[in-house]
Amino acid sequence: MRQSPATIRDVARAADLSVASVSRVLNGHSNVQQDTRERVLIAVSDLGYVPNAAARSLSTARSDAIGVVLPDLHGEFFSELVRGLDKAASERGYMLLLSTMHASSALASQAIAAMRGRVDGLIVMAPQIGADDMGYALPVGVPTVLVNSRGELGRHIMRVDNGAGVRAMVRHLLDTGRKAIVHIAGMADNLDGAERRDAYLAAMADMAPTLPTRVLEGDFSEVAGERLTRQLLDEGASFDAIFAANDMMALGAVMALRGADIAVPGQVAVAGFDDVPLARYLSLSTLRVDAAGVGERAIARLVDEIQGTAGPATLELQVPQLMVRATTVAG
Amino acid sequence: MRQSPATIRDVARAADLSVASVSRVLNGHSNVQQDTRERVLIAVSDLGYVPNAAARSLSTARSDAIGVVLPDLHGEFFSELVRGLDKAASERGYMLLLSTMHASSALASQAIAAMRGRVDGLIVMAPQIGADDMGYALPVGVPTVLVNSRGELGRHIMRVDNGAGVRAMVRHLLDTGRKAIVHIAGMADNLDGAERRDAYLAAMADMAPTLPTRVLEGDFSEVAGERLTRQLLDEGASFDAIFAANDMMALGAVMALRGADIAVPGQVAVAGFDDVPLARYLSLSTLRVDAAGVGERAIARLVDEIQGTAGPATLELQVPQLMVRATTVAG
DNA sequence: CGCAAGTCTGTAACCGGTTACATAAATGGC
DNA sequence: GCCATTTATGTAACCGGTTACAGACTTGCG
Repeated sequence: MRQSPATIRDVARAADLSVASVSRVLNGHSNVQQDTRERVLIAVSDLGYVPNAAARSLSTARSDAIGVVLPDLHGEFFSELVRGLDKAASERGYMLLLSTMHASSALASQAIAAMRGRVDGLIVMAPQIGADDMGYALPVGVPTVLVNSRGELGRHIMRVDNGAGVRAMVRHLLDTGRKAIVHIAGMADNLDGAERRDAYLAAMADMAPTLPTRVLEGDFSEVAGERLTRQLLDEGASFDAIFAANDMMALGAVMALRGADIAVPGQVAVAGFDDVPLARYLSLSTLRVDAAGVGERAIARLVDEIQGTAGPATLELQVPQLMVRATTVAG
Repeated sequence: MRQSPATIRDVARAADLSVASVSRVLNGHSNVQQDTRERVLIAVSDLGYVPNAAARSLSTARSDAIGVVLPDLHGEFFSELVRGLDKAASERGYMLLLSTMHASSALASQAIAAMRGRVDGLIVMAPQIGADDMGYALPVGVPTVLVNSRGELGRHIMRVDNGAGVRAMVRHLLDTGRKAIVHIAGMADNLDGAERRDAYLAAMADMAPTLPTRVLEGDFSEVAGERLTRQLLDEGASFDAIFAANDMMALGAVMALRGADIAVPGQVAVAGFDDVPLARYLSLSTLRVDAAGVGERAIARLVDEIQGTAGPATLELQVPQLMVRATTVAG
């Protein structure tokens, strides 16, 4: 019973015209007579005809779709990013083809290969992949914008300016009198995790060379923040500030401190990174990264590349904004 | 310089074989000799060949992609849903083609039409569209699962059991001694908004026919919750509980009450709906809707339909779970 | 050894669009 | 009224895969 849908030839037959005329009408070409146009439109609506996108993109070598490769959809950062991508893409008439890439670079190139012929360009966010593997995974000749990723020359890269963000927060903590700042880092092989950790060490060496530093390796999860903080307390470490590499770990730290009846920010200040929506509700001091804005700008740049109107590829840094809230300074 | 990528014919030429053999090797058919297989694989890797998905789906009439039409990506409910969809889809070898549909049903059918030929099936979530418009917008012969939407016979529908959820919360509020429960509703034309409002009125009439009822129309946004609550306070209304149609409005209500120095839950209890991650952190009593789980189940059902192994279409209700937290009962 | 069955490979049609080119008709300038 | 130009339409090739069918070559069995 499931009859196959009408094709352009069915429409041509119904309108007693050639497929070329039908195609011209449907694509809004000017060289068609009014009468022809009407007959086509009537036939289209009678048959409920909808052009087949696969056939169209095969012959035009365009798909009006943009591939998005993300490490995982977990967390608010990603959903904000996708929201920005979607907004900018639909404004420009593109759809989004989503693919999550679980960890390994082999799976990454597989995910990217599966998009060949389906998309006009790629947005790739893969902070855990090294520059070499990335170069290997990315297809040649397909416009690509990398987000928060390591990458090779010749591809546009958009990144959060982790160094600037970390420096701003370290300065803020020092300015408010903190003397022993502990950093809870993300995974070491994650680009943002590594950059934030290195920036913390560099900022401390630069601004307060006499103060102690300490880095604990977490994994960006709330439970890691909580566990590592409890570990610090258990070993009786002396510290008056925790600067976590993202908000979720910072929230975990807050929970652990509250559980141990340690005043925040009275005894220990806590800061995060990202400014996820939760951070505002829980008054967490952090660095605001406009994920939706990054997504929108990534699409804008990618569409420019697809249309060949883009300038030279660059490394585009977005400086996060320091958000001082109640976990670092008393209200 | 951007040379066009290799085609199957290039591979055939390089391996000195026919395109049919190359295709057979690539699709893992058994009737190919070992030697042939190796020559193909060598040529593929030499040329960096990747099959063109558009061509493949044109000739096979399959795309291995699932279209997802959502009203908007705002809010945690959607990001959770998309996460569930993505997980289940990638487990089954499908990609997700995302499209947001801003409000009108005309745009909805446009978004759906744009997917014709690109996807093997559709997940449509459009709580603001009436059953008639929905029937008109959906393509015939394309497997479809509707999520939280009005819909016609013959299509599988997955919905949150708003009635059960609302009844559970109303009972909880009454059990804890509340006598004047105000409902802040969502948009009236939104399916969930309407169902929750009606269920509130029905539950009150049923369980506490002598108590007063009141409905204020909001729009699911935090600011609406805040504004309407302030309005209640300004007019000196007497109430001891606010039951909002979603968590964000409930949070807005909490903010407004705090701002007016009214104790929660001491003087006024507040409850939401959805159990977004924020709700847990802010100890909001609410009804848990497992959005990721809904997404996963929707994909599972859709893939069954695509493969023709699905049972008859039904209306599948998911009963939300009552989460009692600190905004309705004192700790 | 001859024939049937089975295995492997190649040719070419097909999926459903777009579009270069050819053709036919209409228009305009002289 | 004739030829050049413009405009509208049709024919058929093409995009890059898959696959039905045919043909060539083995293999097995009587």
